Amino acid sequence: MAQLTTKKRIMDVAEQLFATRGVSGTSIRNITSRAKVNLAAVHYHFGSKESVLEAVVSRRLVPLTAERMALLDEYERQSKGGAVELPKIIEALVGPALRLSRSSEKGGEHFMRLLGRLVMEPDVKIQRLLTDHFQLSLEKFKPQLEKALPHLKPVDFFWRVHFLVGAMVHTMADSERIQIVSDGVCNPDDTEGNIKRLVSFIAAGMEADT
Amino acid sequence: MAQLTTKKRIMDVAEQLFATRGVSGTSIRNITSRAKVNLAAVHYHFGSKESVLEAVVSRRLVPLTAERMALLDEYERQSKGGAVELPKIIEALVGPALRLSRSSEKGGEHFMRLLGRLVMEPDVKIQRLLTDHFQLSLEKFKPQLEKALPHLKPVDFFWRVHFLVGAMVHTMADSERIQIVSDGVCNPDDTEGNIKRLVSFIAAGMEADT
DNA sequence: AATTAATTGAAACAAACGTTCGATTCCTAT
DNA sequence: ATAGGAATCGAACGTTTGTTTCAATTAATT
Repeated sequence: MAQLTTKKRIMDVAEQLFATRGVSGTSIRNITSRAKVNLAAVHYHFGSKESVLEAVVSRRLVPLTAERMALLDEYERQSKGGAVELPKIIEALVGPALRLSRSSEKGGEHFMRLLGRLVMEPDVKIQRLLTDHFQLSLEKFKPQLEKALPHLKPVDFFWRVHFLVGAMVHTMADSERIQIVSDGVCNPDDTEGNIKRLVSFIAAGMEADT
Repeated sequence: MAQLTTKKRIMDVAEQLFATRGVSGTSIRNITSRAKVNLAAVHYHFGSKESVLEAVVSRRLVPLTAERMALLDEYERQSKGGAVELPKIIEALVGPALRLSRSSEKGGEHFMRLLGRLVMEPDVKIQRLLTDHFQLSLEKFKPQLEKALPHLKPVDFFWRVHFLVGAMVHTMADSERIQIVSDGVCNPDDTEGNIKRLVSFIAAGMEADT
């Protein structure tokens, strides 16, 4: 049973340090010393630094993807075969992620900042890692989005999905900053309110005239 | 005169490597070997690795900020004292950046990816570096945005600026990826077309009902 | 209780890190 | 032509890096 706590402690600390200092800015010794774990424990449990990153990413991304798809499933059921409303689709995409990013007990705050970093990473290994997870969501969400936006040409459709991802990722990864920038006017902890704000922004952008 | 080429070579290579591998993922030896420059040249011309980053950032951000403000100035003149139309304001903010990100002769392609990374960096030194530059743009653009969006409550205003930044940064930093994701349907080189797309997305999002 | 497997511990490895140094070369101004 | 400052060079400094090894310890199985 000791292995579970050690493994989890490594992943928790790695998640936090990867998020705040970056992956290459974090040494294995940084992780093990803060986790109060022996240096060799990382290679025993994971094999390499890179595998720690994979484990950290998958641990959160698998349930997140599942939650998104379950939510879209539910909205599909509610619409009884008809097209799901655009804000609902976006909410299914954005809601679970933003909720995770504000749940510190699940460690999501750090994870989402890490994810924001990884999205910017051109390294093929890391890109593959993310793509493998997002491919699943994309296959389910794309047809629904297309159905909700039938007037959009493919070029515009893809670009707007790109913009959507940008607004979403930036909000998840960096919701602390807005508190400073806005002089305390904005509250990152008002999760449901902020989801509504993000959804209405994105939905309007997606539906804009071309 | 040799100093100029050495200094520039270091900055050019550093910009590219910082962008693709990250700052802490890039060693001074990586830079000097690729720039075909002696290892000690970095410390002779810049003093430290961190100062190289500062120089790289300022070199592009100073003219970019100037261009944005000049463009908004022009639009203000065109509107003859009245409020500048929202899409115009956003175009002044987004246009120069997106044009730079697609001008490889100016090295902007790499710089914008670097900027995308730096935005995600919680390190106070780096945040200060960016804030010092963006503060100038913000002071000029905020009043104009508020004038164009008088119906927005401060909370919603700040959040939407946050979303705006997200969509913008992600598009600048990662315009390569969309070509792959869209299977060649989207062309990152259609700069003016893509500016229009981004502006109309953001403008619609900013004007959405609350 | 004895034996095996799983986990942790401390120490070492070569390689790479940012930085510094003093000597050498290059350019320019007298 | 030559002195003097600017620029480049090769080499080295002490740390830190990811990884490996093997003995010691703990947990599980018989």
